[in-house]
Amino acid sequence: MLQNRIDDQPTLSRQMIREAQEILHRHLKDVGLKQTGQRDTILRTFLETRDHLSTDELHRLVQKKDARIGYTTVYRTLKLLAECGLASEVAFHDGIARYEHQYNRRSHHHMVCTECGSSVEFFSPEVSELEQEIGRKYHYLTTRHTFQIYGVCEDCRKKDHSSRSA
Amino acid sequence: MLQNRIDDQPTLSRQMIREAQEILHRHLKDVGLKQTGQRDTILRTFLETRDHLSTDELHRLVQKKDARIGYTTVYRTLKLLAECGLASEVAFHDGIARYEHQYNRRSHHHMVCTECGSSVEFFSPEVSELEQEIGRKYHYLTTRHTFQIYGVCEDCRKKDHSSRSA
DNA sequence: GATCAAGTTGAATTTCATTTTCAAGATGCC
DNA sequence: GGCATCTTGAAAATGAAATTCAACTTGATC
Repeated sequence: MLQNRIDDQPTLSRQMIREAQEILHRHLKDVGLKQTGQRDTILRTFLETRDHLSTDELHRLVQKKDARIGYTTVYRTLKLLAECGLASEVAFHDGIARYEHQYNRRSHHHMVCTECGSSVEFFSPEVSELEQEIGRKYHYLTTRHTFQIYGVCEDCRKKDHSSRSA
Repeated sequence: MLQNRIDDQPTLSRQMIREAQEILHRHLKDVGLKQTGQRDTILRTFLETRDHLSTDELHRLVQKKDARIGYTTVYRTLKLLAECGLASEVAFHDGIARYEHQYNRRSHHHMVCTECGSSVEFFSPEVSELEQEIGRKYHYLTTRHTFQIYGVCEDCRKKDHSSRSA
């Protein structure tokens, strides 16, 4: 299940990883929590991947680095990362919560293939303008929006045709 | 939890209810299922409300008309209504699936208050155009999209201020 | 660098909406 | 009316998310 990401940076530099870690450590201090090796490992693993990860998928990746880190810790750390703005939840309407990097990324949206689950990201500043406009009109103080497009990707359409003729 | 709907029709006429019922009956016949009193009662109850209903909420309303109709039947009938285009699922990302009328309604979107859960509908044809445009660009055959705005409504902002000063 | 209150961890459990099961009861084609 | 097929709804199963709790770290303080 490919989930293409359009990156501003092709790879995350050491510098960015260090900065992200500092953001997490600062957040932990601010809310009176403690730094731990597990949390750092989970953050680093999260930053190293380019996909939209479910808790389960990230847990599997984390286990390759340290098999003693449990699902629960990954689950809780993802919540922490979302709290301090390093990650954000994306819902692709398949009943599974996914997270993606948020640090230093441009605002973007997703188009998801309903056959294979792959997704592409796209940029569309008009949508943020709409958020502002609609919020003003109905006197809402808007905080965020979701915009997702669903359809069938080129690959799946080709597959469908060939299986239909078989 | 108010969920305002912007209607093309202020109330659903008898005529519309009959038409909706015919659509359901036709669909049942098409897929080899049977007409039942329960299904008709559930459809009518659904059409009579103007909100975005969860299965549980609709079940409660249905029970007022016929206490013997169970949750499972409401659940299954909502799926049927969605199948034949009379209802569609809307996800407000609070973990509960909701349904709204689809028959004879203009395409619209929702803005949801994250404090009280109320919602307003708005129209924004630009969004459908974006769906087409992005689909072309990345070679997806698009089928649908979701667009939701989250924020805090005027009422809740007032409440927050007054409770803060208390 | 020892102490210890406070936070962390992860296996197991709980929760909760959703979905499925199954036996008893309708439905509708003949 | 007969009978295969579908429907019904209580109960059970499912599965992702959230919580519990006892053993284990962490880090502020001395």
